[in-house]
Amino acid sequence: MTKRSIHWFRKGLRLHDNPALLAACENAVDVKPIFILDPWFASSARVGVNRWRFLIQTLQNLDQSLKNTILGTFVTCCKGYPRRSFPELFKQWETTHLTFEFDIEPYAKVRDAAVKALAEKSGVEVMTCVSNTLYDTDKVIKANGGNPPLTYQRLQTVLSKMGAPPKPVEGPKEIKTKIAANHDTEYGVPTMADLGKDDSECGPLLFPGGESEGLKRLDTMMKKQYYYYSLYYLYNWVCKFEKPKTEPNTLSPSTTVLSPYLKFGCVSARTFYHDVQNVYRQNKNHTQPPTSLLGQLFWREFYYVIASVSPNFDKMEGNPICTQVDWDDNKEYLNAWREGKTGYPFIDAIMIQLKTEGWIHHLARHAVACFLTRGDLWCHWEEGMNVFEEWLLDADWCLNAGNWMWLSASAFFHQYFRVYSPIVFGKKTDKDGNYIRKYLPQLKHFPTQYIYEPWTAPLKVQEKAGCVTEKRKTESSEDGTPKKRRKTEGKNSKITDFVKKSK
DNA sequence: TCGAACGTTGCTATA
DNA sequence: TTATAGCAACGTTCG
Repeated sequence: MTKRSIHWFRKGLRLHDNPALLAACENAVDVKPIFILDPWFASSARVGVNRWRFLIQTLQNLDQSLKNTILGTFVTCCKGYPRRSFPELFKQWETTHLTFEFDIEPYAKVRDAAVKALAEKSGVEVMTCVSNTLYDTDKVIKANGGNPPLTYQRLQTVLSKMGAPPKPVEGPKEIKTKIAANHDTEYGVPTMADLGKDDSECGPLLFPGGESEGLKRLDTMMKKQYYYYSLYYLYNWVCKFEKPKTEPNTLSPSTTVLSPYLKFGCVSARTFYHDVQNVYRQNKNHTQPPTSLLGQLFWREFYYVIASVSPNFDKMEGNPICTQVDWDDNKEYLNAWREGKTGYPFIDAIMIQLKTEGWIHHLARHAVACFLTRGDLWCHWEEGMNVFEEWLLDADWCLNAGNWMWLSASAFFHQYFRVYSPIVFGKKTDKDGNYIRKYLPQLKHFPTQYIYEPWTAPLKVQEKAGCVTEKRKTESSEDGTPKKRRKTEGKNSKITDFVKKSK
């Protein structure tokens, strides 16, 4: 039998560690690597211009890697709903095999099941591989007795029983394909303009998309060294990494910024994992999960495993792991937060960085998420999640929802009285407010003494600094105590109520 | 079955 | 300077 394959790229936009792509290539006379611009994503307002740019660059890079280096083929980009596109493609290309990476997202599950059924109807053999996560999430759940581990420690226990995640596989050596004459015009990688997006709305290009950029960044981070306490001892930065000790408000990132590359699968989590292990082997002493760099990959795994089986994971209602809270519906507060106009310079600077650059430090995410929800504004975490989904380069469905539940103390984290102060928290790592001065240039000349609380400066000082503050858009408790108390009952009492009623 | 322990990264007051 | 209690809308795990 003559094997003619389609490898369907969705996430996993890479050649390295892509087992489904390898499977497509094996003994095939023709392989079509395709990416489908799904209108479900394209029509969604929740992809900001910066992430569109990242995706386009990633596709261009993939196209180039396939075209110019070893493989002599193209990424074919199609527009349309996958379930409508595939039957025609199967016929046109006389396809016998379809391969793609396994995905746990609800939309993907439905989409993939539909495509699988279509393929089988057309006599096309389907093969999927797990390569987005370190482990097969179903196997993790099985190893935990059929339920997802709801605490990090529990996950660690389960993973330690499972051993190391699989080693990454090599990229394909050769892809055979026949290129259609109309390839570039009909099936080439689209530009921003093709998608109706305005390049000029993008922020500065700090993190270009693509596998090449991702692997380069990974390599740089793995080799990063620094002098620790002394000019004589060089340490591997990776071995000393402790997340809580990295700073949210430095002028250049204090962490790896590999997250956008993991989100799109430009860099394989398994490649990342085994690279870190290689660095660890060179140094006896290194930090440990959950705060270590490897620990961060386990956090990703944590949310993927739980999200893979939790109903309504990205919503409060109908979500059995989420505490039901009577959040306010305050559009004014939400808008002020979104647009960086709360009146708290630390909060506003973070939101401006997010909007313009598409990446903010993990602890900066904590500060603004806590502020929007349980800390101060009492807005719904889903609203914050939606804003992050639009603006973050690394917006990853389950990580985003999971972290918003965490920060709003709706799931996983419950010590509601641990509230980040919009004034004090930033001061600890940026006493002079240089981060604020960068993202809020209107405060550039404000005296350091008042920069975290400009409304406390005497009017004369404000005038001299060239910025007179308005009344704050939002009010805050400011002292690290939650502003409000929950009106509704916790998850368990809710369930008890339900049981009582049904009896 | 139930209670104790404790949970990736808060803040303030007090000793 | 550093350690600790207290906050008092908590929930999961484990013995």
